Amino acid sequence: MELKFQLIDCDYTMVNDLPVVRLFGKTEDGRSVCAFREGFLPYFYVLPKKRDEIVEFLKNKYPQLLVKVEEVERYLPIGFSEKKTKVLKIVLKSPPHVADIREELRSSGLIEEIYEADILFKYRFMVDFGLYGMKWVRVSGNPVKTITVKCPAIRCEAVRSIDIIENAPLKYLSFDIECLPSEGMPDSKKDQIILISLSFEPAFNGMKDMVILAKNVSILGSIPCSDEKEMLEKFKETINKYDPDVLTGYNIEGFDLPYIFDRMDAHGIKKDLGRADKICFSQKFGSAQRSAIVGRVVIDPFYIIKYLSVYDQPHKFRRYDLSTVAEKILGERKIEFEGSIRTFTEEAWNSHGEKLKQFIEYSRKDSDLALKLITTHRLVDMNKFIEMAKLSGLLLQDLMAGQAARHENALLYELIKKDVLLPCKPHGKVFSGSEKKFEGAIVLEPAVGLHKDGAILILDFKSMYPSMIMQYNICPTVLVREGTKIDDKECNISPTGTKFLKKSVREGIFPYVARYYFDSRSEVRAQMKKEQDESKLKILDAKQYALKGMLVSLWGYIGFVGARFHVQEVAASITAWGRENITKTKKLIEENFGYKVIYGDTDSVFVKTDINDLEKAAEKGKEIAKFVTGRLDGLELTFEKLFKTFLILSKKRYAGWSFEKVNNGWKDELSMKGIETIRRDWCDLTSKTLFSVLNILLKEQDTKKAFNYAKDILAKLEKNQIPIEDLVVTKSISKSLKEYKGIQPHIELVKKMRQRSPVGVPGVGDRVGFVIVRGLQLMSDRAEDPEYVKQHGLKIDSRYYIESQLLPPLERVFEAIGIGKSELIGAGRQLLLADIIKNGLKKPKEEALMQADGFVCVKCNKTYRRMPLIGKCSDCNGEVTFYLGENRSRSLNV
DNA sequence: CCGACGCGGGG
DNA sequence: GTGTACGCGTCGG
Repeated sequence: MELKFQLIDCDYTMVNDLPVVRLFGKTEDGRSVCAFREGFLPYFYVLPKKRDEIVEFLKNKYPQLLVKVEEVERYLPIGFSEKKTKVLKIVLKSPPHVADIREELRSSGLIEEIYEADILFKYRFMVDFGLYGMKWVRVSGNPVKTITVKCPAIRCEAVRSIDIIENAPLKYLSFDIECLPSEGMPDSKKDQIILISLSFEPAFNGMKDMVILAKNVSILGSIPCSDEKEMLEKFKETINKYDPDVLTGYNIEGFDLPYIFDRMDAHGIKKDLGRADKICFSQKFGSAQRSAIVGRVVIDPFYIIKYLSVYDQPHKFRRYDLSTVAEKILGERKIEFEGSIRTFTEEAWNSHGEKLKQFIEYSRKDSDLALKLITTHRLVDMNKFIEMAKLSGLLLQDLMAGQAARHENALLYELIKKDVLLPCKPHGKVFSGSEKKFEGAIVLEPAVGLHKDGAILILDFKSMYPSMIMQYNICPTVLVREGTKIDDKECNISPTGTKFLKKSVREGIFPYVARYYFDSRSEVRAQMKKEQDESKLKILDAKQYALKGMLVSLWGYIGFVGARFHVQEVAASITAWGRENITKTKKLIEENFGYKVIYGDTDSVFVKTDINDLEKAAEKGKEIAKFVTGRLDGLELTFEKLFKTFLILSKKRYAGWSFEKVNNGWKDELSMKGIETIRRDWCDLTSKTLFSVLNILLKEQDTKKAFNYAKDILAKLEKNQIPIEDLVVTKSISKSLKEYKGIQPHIELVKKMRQRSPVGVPGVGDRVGFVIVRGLQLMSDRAEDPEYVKQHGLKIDSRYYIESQLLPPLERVFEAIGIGKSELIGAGRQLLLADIIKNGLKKPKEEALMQADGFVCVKCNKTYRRMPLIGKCSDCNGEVTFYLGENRSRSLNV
C-alpha cells in the first residue's frame, strides 16, 4: 500500500540492536500515520593519519558495533583542492555510540580530521533520503500491527519526497496549568497542580475548551476529579484521544510541561503523551528548557515571539508576558483580578462558588489566548515556520535551535550531491571565545544634529552580503590557500588579501545556495502575482519570507564562531568587501552629484540634498541609485525612501520623518533606530515625553517648541500634575528577599508592605510597581506602592524623576541639536537643561546637586556618575558626596 | 570602556 | 540523544 503524508516528526528506536527509523505524519484528510524504515545505519568519515591502524583499532575495540570501513573519495570542505581526497567511511550499528567513537578517534592520534560525526541520526536519515521537515512524503510498504505507536503504521521500502504547496489539516491543543504554591513560585517537588485548562483547534467533539479540576466539586463548565492524580490521568487521556499535532501554551516549555512531567512522576503515571510508547521528558540546558513529545510538535508562542523580536521590529515589546503579547497581537488581554496571584489562587481553591468560577475562567482565557497566538496568523504565522522547516529540512520543533542548524542541514543536502564533506562542529578551545575578533561592517561618521532643509535620501544595497557572496564566489570550499598552485588570475582577491577561486572555475557551495535562494524567491514572488487563492497566497508569502531569511543570514552564519563552516578569513573578507563598497559609493555620490553623504551603516548611505519637493527628491534618489549600480559589479543600490527631517545623535542612534511612495501617494511615519522610546526601566512618562519631543522636532521642526514641551513636563512634575500611573517603574522579584545582597527600591518596598499587612504582598516572581516619594531617607526607602501614595496623599520625588528618568534620554536628544546654537532660543543665550531645573528647584543644596558632575565616596574615594540609589557607597557603605567639574576637591557635603 | 553575570516567561 | 539559546542590561573592575 501507499501513504502520502506531511512529515511532522522523525525518530528511531532500537530493535534487535539495530535502528528503526519512524516517520510520523499527517495525511491530506487529517489522519495520523507512521512509517517504519529498517536497514539504515549511522556512519561518518575520517581523514586518516594511520589508515590501517584505524581499522585495527575499531575492529578490536568495537567488534559488536563496527559494520564496515570503506575507502571513498570526497572533496574536503575547507580550502580548495582540484581533486577529491581518499577518506574512510565508517559504518556502525548504533547511533548512540557514534559520539563515543568520535571522541575516542579524536584523542587516538590516528586521524587527521573527522567529518559528519555529529549529525543527529534522524537528520542523517532524512537528508540521505531527501526528506525535509514538514514536506510531503510518499512511502510504500505493508501495514504492521504494533503497539509501539498509537497510530496506523506501515513498514516501508520506498520513501520519497514530493512537492505539494498546501499543508495537511493540523490539530492544535493549547493548555495552561494552575498550581497552589506554598511560597514564591510553585515548586513541582511539593506544590500540586490544581487545575488544567485546554483549548482545541479544531473543536474536540464540539468542545472548544475544557477545564479539569483536581477537586471534586461541580462547577458549570469544568470537569471535577477526585484529586491531582485523577486530573493528570484525565489530561493524558484527553491528549491521546484528541491526538493533536501541535501542543501549545504560553511558556509551556519553561514551566507547564516540565511541571506536569514532574507531577506525573510523583504519582507514578506513565508519561506517554506522544504518538509512540515513549516517555516524554524535559531537558534543561543553561537557563532554557526543551520538551520532547514524540510524534507531536511543541510550539511555545513565548519562544516564538522572543525569537521574532530579535529580527522584526513589530515584535519588539516592552515585556513578553502573555497579557502584553496578547494585547499587541490579538488586541485581547488576560482576565484581570484583584490583589496578588497567590491570594487569588488560594481564595479560589478554598471556595466552591464565585471565586473558583472566576479562577476557572481566568485559566481558560490563558490557554485560549496562547492558542489564538498560534492559529490566527496575525503576526505569529505558523506558515512561516512551516516554510522554514521545508527549506532547511529541520523538523518544526527543532527550528528554534538556531540559524546555524538551519543552514547546516540545508547545506548538507547540497554537499552530498557534490561529494563534499560536512565539517564537524568546532569543539574544545576553538569555541571558548579566545579567538580574536575580525573587523566588522562600516558605519560612516554621522553629521550629528537635526537636518531639515532638503530631503535626505536613504539608499541601500539589495542584500549586499549575499550579492557579494555570489559575485566574488565567497566560500570556504573555494578558499585558495597559500602554497596552492592556482594563478591569481583565476581568483577574486578580497581587500584583506584572501583569495577565492572564480565562479567560472568552480562555484562554491555558499554562492550556489545563495543563488538558489535568490532565484527561488524571485520565482515565488512571480507566482504570487498570479495566485488568486487566499490561503495559497499566504503560504507563498511565507515561503518568500523564509527564503529571504535564509539568504540574509548566510553571511552571519559564516561569521558565527560555532558554525561548522566558520572560517575567519572568509567572514572578514565579506565585511572588508562591504566596507570597500560603501566607501566607493560615498565617493561616487559626493563627486558626481555634489551632495554630502551624512551617514551610512553597513549597506546603506544617507544623502543630504537641497531638494524639498518629495517627488523631485525621489527622482534624484532613483537617479543616484541607477548611477551607482552601473558602476559596481553585481551589486544593486536601490532608492528606499526619504526623510523630510532627520535627527542623528550618534552612530546607530537616529530618528527620521520618513516618506515612502505607495500605490497612489506617500506614506509617512516616524522611524527610529537606537533611540528607544520603550525600555523596561523607564516609566511611561519618560517614553511618552521622549516620543513627543521627537515628534515635534521632526514633524514640526520646531526646536523651541520641543524644548518648551520638555520644560513644561518638568514643571508639571514639580507641581505634582503628572498622573501617578505615568510614574510607575516596574521591577520583578526574582529570588527570595533574603537572597538580595544590595539594596533595591522594589525589594525594600515589599519588605515595608509586609510589615503593614501580610496579605496581598507580592512574592517571588511577582512584578512590583513603585514610585519614588519625597522624603529624607535613602532613595530605596522612598519606593512606595502607588495605591498607598494615592490613599495617603504622599508627594512624589520630582527630583528623582527628573534626574534619573527624564533627563538622561532627553539630554542626549537636545545635546545633538546643539543647545548653544542661536536659532534655538530667540535671545541667543545658551540655555542648558540644568537651567530649567534650577528654575524649578529653589533650595540651593538641591540646585548644587543637580549641577554635580559626579559623586564620590568620602571613605574610599570611589566615584559614581550618578548618586547611588541607596545613597551610600556600594563598596564600603561610606557617605557619598558630589563634586563639580573635574576637580573633586571642590566637593560639598550633601 | 570592558568583560562577567544574570535575567527573561511561568504560579 | 551523532545536538544544547540569546540578546540585553547591570555591575564590578
